[in-house]
Amino acid sequence: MRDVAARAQVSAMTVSRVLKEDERVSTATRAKVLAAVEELGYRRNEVARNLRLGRPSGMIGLVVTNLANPFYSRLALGAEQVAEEHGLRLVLGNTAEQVQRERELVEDLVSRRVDGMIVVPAGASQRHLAPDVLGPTPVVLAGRPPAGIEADTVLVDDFGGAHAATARLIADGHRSIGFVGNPPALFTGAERFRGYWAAHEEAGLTPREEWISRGAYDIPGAEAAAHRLLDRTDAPTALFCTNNRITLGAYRAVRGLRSGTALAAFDDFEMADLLDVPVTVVAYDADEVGRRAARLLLDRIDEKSAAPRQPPRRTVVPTHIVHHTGA
Amino acid sequence: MRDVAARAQVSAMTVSRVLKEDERVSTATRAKVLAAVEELGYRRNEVARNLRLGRPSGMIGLVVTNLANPFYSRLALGAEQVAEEHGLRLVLGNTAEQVQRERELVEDLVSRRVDGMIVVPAGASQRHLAPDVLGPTPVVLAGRPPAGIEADTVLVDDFGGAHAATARLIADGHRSIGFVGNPPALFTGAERFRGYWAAHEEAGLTPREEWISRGAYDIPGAEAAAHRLLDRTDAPTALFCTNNRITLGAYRAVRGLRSGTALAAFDDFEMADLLDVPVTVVAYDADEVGRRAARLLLDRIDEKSAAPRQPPRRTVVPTHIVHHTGA
DNA sequence: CTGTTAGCGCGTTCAC
DNA sequence: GTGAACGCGCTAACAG
Repeated sequence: MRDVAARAQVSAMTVSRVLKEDERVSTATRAKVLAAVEELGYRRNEVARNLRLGRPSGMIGLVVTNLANPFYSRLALGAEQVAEEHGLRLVLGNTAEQVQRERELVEDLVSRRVDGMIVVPAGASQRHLAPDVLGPTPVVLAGRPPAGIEADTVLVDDFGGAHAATARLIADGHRSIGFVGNPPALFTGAERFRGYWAAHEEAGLTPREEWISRGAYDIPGAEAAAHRLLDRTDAPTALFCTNNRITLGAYRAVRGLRSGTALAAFDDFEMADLLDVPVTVVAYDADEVGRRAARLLLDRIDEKSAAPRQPPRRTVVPTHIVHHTGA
Repeated sequence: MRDVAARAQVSAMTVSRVLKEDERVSTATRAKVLAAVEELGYRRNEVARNLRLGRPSGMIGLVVTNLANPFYSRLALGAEQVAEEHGLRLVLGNTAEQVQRERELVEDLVSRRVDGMIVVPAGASQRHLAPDVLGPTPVVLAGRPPAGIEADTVLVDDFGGAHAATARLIADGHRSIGFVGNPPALFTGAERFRGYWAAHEEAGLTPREEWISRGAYDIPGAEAAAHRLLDRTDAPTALFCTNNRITLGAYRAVRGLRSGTALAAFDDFEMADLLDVPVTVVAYDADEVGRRAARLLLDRIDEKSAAPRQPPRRTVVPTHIVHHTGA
């Protein structure tokens, strides 16, 4: 900036004014300054600017558990979109489901003075995200609810979606519906199990324990789990799968049998309509999760300092059922 | 920091030293300072720190065209991984293939003093990324080669992959192989077409113009394009598809016909082995593209100022063929 | 071992 | 309209 000032034969202050589009600069001076800026390829240092203005960095942090999962990359896309509209940049961190990584990332983001952050929490507790330990940086949780703290949250309607999909299977005449899910420790898994169960109860049914498998966390695991359910003499006639990975595994098992076992599945996927068994998927807008999280965060950022801290807000992104009859 | 200093009854400098883990501080003072830090929940401001140290922000920019595409989210994941290992954070921007957005993002990232950036270029020229306009911020291109500038680049072996997949079809006895691709303006599309063509030439074949479609850019478009090829009386017995979206569309067309038309396709996808036609996919490690890009960038960052600017480097991520016989 | 001075790049405040 | 002084939060260089 000094160089520009020297070249334009003005003070640094005048350069600052021109770049800030301050009116009180003569047209002639402005032209001189802009010429110098051009010639030197000068760019104002936004970091120093924010420091001087006492502002945070103009960035929002996004901490996800697994960017390779389309759900989270869509979430990131949605958040980026809203952030962009407000002139904010997104700083990305991937925790690989490790709480320790999450802790470090969050610390680092605060030290970098992000305006706020969106976190998909990896662990059982989010105490380290509490205002009294984190300071004034606003936090919004996405995908999983807060535990041990209060915080704005965006969730997917896990219960409702699982309920509707299961109900659909029941309506289609299925009376023995297996459950292939990830470990119940995961919130989404637990909620989706609740939905599966509730749909049964409402129909006066009780799922048999032998039809329930809750240990799989990848495709081969899910395939094996589905096989164990389907190999029984009283095998279920349909399977409810709690996420896209589980579904792919279960489909492999179902397909091998050619038994026509129906599937219901959380998470839509592109080839769902091309499978050779009936598939009912629970679809939802993952981008919207990111957009809503970003909006909640922006609200908090604007609200800052004002008012006696609003109570935490929670929003649930709806799901809808898509039914494919199977080819 | 002043508050901490006051509370610990030392100077700010001492606090700075303790936090920097400078040895020359008495154990007693250190303890006092750390206690004060703890009590106040103080966190050093990394932004001010970097400013004072004359360093960039400790972040690297990543500008992609479409984060919803798994290729780019995997790329981001790979880059994040390497950045993380070096204590750098990733700042993300999505251009939605708009050059204007890319320009703005790049400008902004430079103003934020990123250490460097990885860009998946959206437009036909990357003049705006040239060192003389961007300044000293290092740039690495990913997925598409530089045009109008010199720059380090990471590419996928588009030509080789397309060549190998097509050759495989030919080896399997196919003599009429259709081409369903995106517009040739895209580098990847052009390269993959070259591979398709070269494999034919080497086998003494020449693809018929009527078997070549190069306009599709989404799934329905690809399905329609494939239908047009397959509805001919001299329909090809196999189709080469230039990317995952195209493949999904083409499969829909192929499947409807039950003609047993074989597919070869760039980009692997999870259900490739479950389709009811033979599918040959060109698979590659998208994470690796991001990792290599990050490494190239880190090299440039380290090299900075030293030496008389090394020549641009280029690396090509290999592909491999996976063949599925069709169920 | 610890404190003081000075300044990273910028903008507010108050002069001229 | 324009400039000088001062400070955002931090630390290198030099004192002591």
